[in-house]
Amino acid sequence: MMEPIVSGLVRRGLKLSHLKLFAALSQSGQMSIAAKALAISQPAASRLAAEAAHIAGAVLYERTNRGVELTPAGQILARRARRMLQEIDETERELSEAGAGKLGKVRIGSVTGPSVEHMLPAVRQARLDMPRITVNIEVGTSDVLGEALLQGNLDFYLGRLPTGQDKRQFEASFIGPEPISLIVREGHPLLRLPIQAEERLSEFDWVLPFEATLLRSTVESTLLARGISLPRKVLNTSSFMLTVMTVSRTNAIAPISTAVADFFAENFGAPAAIAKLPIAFDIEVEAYALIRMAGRELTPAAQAMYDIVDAEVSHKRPGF
DNA sequence: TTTGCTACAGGGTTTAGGGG
DNA sequence: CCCCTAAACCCTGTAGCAAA
Repeated sequence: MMEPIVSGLVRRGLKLSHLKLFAALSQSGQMSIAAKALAISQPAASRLAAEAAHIAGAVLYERTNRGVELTPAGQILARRARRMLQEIDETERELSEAGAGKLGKVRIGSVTGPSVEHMLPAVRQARLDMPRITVNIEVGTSDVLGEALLQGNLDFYLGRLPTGQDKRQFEASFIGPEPISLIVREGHPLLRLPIQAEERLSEFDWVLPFEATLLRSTVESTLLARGISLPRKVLNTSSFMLTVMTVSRTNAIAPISTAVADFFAENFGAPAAIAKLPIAFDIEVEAYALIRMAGRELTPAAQAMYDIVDAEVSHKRPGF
């Protein structure tokens, strides 16, 4: 047995028509005029008024020589009725906003680099365009994000297609490769050497993500292709925070997204703790994409957010 | 499971009548 | 005379139920 969702007046039969009538009565003070406002006959209005009084268990109005006069109780009902009717009208507005994607909750994912480069500007834009949308951003690896998308826990994400999943389930709109920079602490010994001193890179500690991650394998294959031996001493971590802290406190080298590296190296005019290490070659991780489920319709809010992100990344697309 | 009948509730109108 | 209430009536949708 379900709990009744209402009690009191509504449970006893107070209806929208009663509210409308009293809202109208408080303006006109005349049953016939109120009836006209409700587009019903005058006796119908009279009956509604009597019903409401019976339901309320109070005298709500009194007849006068020129119409009816609301009692204090009747005025209370009328005042609250106007408010409730306003609420209902606002509901319509909110519904139409929701339909246009201006309201709701959007859950998006992103891998680290693009989250700084694209997601932050996109979210800032969304806050201006659609202030009533709630945005959740999950940052993780493409495999984790892809799984979350499959589970329906994300609306879409910025990253790469997850490995080990049927790629036809996804709809990917490719953006471009993700450039990687090497970061070191400010004052690092390598910063005083010419950028060709590549053979010395492997003398230092490195902070790297775990084996089998795309960044790790990309960095390693790039170094090898360049004829640089792989670093001997490696701290493996998936923690971005630990990576940055280690680099800032030791002579370790770490590869991170260039967008993020620029953010740290600029430091808004303040003395930076971290510097980009100039190197004579490029490191680029395989192209990332805006990824959604193929054939799954986005909610209006998610679609609106998707469009904003899509516009934000569009200038990075090949051929732009 | 569908169809057809009946009864009834809800929300309205029309008509008649009463009070200041 | 104006405005309200009461009573009778109408229309529509649907629950309940038996028959096909």
